[in-house]
Amino acid sequence: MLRPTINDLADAAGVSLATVDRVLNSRPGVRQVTVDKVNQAIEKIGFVRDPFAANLARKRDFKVIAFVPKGNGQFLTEVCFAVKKTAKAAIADRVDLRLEQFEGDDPHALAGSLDLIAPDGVDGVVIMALETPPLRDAVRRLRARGVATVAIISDLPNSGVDYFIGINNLAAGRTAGSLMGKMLPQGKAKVAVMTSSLQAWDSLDRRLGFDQAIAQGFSQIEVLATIEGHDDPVTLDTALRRMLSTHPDLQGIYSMGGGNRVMMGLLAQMGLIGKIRIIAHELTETTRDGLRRDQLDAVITQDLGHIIRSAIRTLRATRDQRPIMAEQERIRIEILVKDNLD
Amino acid sequence: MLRPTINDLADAAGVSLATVDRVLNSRPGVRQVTVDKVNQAIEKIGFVRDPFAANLARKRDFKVIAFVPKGNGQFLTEVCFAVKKTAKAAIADRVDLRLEQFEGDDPHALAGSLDLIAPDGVDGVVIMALETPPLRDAVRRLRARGVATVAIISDLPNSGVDYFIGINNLAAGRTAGSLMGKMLPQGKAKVAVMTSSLQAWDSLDRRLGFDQAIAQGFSQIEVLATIEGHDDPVTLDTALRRMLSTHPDLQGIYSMGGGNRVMMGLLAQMGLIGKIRIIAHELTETTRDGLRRDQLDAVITQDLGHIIRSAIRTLRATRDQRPIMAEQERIRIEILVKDNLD
DNA sequence: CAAAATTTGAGGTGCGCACCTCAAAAATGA
DNA sequence: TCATTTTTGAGGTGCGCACCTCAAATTTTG
Repeated sequence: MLRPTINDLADAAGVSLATVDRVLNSRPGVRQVTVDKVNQAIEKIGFVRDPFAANLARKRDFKVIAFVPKGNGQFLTEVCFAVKKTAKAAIADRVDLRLEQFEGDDPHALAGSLDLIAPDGVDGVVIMALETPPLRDAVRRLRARGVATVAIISDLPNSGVDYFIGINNLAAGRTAGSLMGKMLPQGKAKVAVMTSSLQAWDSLDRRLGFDQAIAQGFSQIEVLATIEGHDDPVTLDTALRRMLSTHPDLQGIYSMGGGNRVMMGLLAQMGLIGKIRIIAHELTETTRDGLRRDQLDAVITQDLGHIIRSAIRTLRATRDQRPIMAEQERIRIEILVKDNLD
Repeated sequence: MLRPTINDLADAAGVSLATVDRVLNSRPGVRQVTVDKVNQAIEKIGFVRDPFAANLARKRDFKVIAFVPKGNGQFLTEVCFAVKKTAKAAIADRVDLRLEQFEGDDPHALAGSLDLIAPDGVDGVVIMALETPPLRDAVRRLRARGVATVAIISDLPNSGVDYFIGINNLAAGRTAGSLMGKMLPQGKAKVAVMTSSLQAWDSLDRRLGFDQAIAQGFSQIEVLATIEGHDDPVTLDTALRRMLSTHPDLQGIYSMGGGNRVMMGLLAQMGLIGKIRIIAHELTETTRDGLRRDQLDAVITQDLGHIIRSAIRTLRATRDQRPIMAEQERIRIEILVKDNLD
């Protein structure tokens, strides 16, 4: 008996097949004593339910909705692309993955959509969003209805999601920090930090981590105040120009969010490429080009395809009450240079 | 009809279920005309066989043997560990993964084992080995017998394996090279390169890539001849000492293979830690510690767990004649520093 | 043209599980 | 204690597919 089946389990537990089924699928009408008996038998004979057969019998596809904010940033575009691409491949695995975009500015938009989800139509949801009170409550209601939830990219720590799939942004900032430190010459140096907005995603964590790493290992480096571009090219351009004229001896830039195109354009125009070390975040068309053309020294990124696939596996495991393979689901903080791009 | 079944396929092709089955499982006794009819119908209705159901019905687990050379190097230990760990988790997916170690020095040992594999007992094999003529021929015979094969870590380009799962070592060397270049001060500098043996795995490619990157972007840096330790602590220690006394102005070391423990010990003893930039390969206990203690600046590595899982998925897809998800199976050249270790 | 060989069809079984129904048994309450 | 409720068992069906048997239809051969 290499792989015990539910029949073996029924025998071992001394109950009928129907009861085993009731316990395994947490159907009502079983005494606690009996539940325990079955669970003990599960341990004893090492029963693991066959997810293939279960899925086949369930005959319904595993349905997942991925919520991603609307927006025209390159990063969001990449996320949507990854979802769509994964969705296609997932069909073969009996997973029905749908992308749904919401108004990112309106804290109630996503919450409203979540409230509309019926537990008998959807098995799990993937959420990429910043935490707000309405969202937090909506997620809680959703989970109470028995829908599995995972947060991606940015955690929703107080919402009680089942899992968070993404990188630790404090560590990402530290990674950028020590990389920058190692790349700058030993003596005194100034480094600028920029992002679209400190509120955006986890810029705050990244900045914190960056400062930590610099302070711990490279205290001779001075890190300037964060420049916020607020997704407006003109604002960013102006701020960068002012910073560059105030600090003509700038040696490094850490770009935590968007605005890389504008920044790289400006530096190229001022003939500063190659003179300033630049570390950016997220692999997009712009940053990929930047690396290829030696305009960027390194890019810190996370594999979006991996994140989406991992989210789906995690939701499935949650619903099937199976253990998570932590190793496989860990999202790495990737360091990309020109040569390990693809 | 969201997902056509073999019944739908039979209807669409105008043949019986039995014939569809004969074609799908390439059983004999079907005229070419009929085979074509079925294949056309497959295209037409977009039939994809459900691998879950197929596996269930086949009732046999997917059996894979992973061949890894014997040896007491840390890297090999890590590979074996990854195989064993994956094997455990794979049981739930109806995969029976077994590790088999062979005498790495004897070119006929592995070939002999491969020749013993019967196609009706084993579905696929994973091979980590250096290519030799006897091995090449054995792999060809194996494939001719209908067993799917993938090479991992190091390619077997002339053996006709179905796939290679691993990193491009030329690119890995280049990655190390440009990283080293960026970390060294602008002026002239000397860098040493060490490995256990240039024959070993792909040290040659790595060295080539390293030189390429240095020549292209950092021509002021002088790369010294490769030091070979031949897996002997004393040999390595002696060679390193000689090199350090000949080049007291050494600024960097690129360690392509083993011997990191010896090297780091020596540098610590000579008080050179922090004065020489060191880039090593493969995440092991030693290199992990090295990063943590700031004795190593960066480690270039590949995710062994990912490689094994990927190899299995690829073998499965090959046997089931399904497409490979290139994105998911791509093995990244990872750059690890202290802060993105875990 | 008949006999032999080949190709096709019809139908069944079971993989491990989910889900359903109905009756029997056990526990609970009055 | 008997009536009521709760818990359990027995048995069946089907998911999509692999694999098997036997007979019928078709093609090939002499």
